[in-house]
Amino acid sequence: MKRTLIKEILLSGQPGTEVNIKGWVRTKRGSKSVNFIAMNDGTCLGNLQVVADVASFEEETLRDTTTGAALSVTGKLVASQGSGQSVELQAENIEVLGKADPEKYPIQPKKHTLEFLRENAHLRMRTNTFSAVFRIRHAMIFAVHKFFSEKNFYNIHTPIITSSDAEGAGEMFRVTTLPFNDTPRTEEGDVDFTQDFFCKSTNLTVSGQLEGELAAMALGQIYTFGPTFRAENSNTSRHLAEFWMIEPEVAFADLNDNMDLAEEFLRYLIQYALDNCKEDVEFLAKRQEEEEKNKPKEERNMNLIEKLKLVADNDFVRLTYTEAIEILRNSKPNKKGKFKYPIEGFGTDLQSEHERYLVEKKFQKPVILTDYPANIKAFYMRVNEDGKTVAAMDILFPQIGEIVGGSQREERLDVLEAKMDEMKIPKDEMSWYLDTRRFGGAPHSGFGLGFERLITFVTGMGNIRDVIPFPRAPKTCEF
RNA sequence: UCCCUAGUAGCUCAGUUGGUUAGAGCGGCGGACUGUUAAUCCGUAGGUCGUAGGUUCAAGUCCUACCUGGGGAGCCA
Repeated sequence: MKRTLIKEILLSGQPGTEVNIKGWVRTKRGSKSVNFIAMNDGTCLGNLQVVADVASFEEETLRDTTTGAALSVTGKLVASQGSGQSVELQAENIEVLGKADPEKYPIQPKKHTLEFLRENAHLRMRTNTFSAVFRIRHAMIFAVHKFFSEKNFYNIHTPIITSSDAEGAGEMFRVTTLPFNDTPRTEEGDVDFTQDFFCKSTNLTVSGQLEGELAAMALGQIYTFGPTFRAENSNTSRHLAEFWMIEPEVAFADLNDNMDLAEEFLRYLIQYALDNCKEDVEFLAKRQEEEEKNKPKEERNMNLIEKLKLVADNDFVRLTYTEAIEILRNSKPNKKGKFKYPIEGFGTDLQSEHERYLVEKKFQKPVILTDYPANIKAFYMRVNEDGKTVAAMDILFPQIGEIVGGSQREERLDVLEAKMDEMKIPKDEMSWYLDTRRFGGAPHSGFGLGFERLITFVTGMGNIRDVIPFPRAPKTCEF
């Protein structure tokens, strides 16, 4: 008999229908004559209640239907006598596909801490919280492609192994097949990479942007959506060593076009989650509300759904770095000496506390900061007419900080080359990149969106390691 | 990497100014119960107190180092 998804049964199952379901036991309750088995198959948050009359089954079968066991159940849908559900499955046949030793199975029918579940990441998707998170994650992946495809952007797969070490976005993981002991050396004693697999030094990519620019200068509008690797020793709830990044790149677009695109994109994604993941978002909102009760009042966050609507329904605030510095300089916490890093004026990089003040206190919605000082930003960002700022933009979100970083790219060959010299970036190794400026160069812009940071925001999860199935971080590479 | 903080049963925690045999709830197991909703009730088994040193007559408790988790910072997406 063909398997029916529990999602479909809960949505439109009719009493009297004969069905087969396959899934995992969440809990089992029972008395002498009847057992109630809550079954979940991952297709939705809800469980289907299976009713098993004790007399009609082998003792062993019911003994083995413990929390976590995989079952195939055939029977008839009936109107439920209980109040928790409208239909339930009156079991006629139960097959235990896979047992789960109750003394060893770690996921108990009770509340677990996220830390404990993180250590059991291979099983945590069997909980309501994580199944909801990963269903939302899927929906967001789909929405990313839908948004860009409808706007005539092409998805480009940029390389994961790269020989470019000038992406300038942080420490890289080396890729090599050379032996660790007895490493081939040059006469000068350096590692001889000409004997390595690619005949040169290679790493895992930290960004697909530079290759994305090449594609944009041919296909016009492109986006990448791929894995990215940073070997930074970052131990925070906002960083991963392996994460997924979306990087659109648009020819003939300036910084304003870039901001418009980024804002429309983010609001689209959040609205998509509200429209298409209602049940899961509502569950996570309720869950978060429970957590907030344990916090002191001043640290409590806004309700998840209200927060998402706020972002989806309102324009982002846009202001320049210079304006932001002025606001911060005149802010109460600065005057009262509450900032750990006092605002000294133009040229200082903004710290988390400053970003939080702007987003969470001053404006209470997302903020786009533009036109940063050139010396604190990357070489490829376009120099403004003032000569000291660049056409960069960062989008700051409440609670998670920087979610998007982007810029108009420097398309003027001479300016770009001078900048690379200044920042000691090897031009000869980057001639493929400079070719886009040599041959048919044009103004263009793009940005990077950290996918997991978006998911953190949409799900309300506090730790980025809880929105990627198998997190990689310093000292953490399980499974 | 830096600062703060925690580590006691499978899980979540309590354990007083250092003092006899380390406790609870949940989960597990056994039993009771004609329909439960993380069922309820009765009973029961689980511990090298993160690791290694040290102080002391005596350490779960105090000190040092290390390991691991959490919060914050830096770096960034």
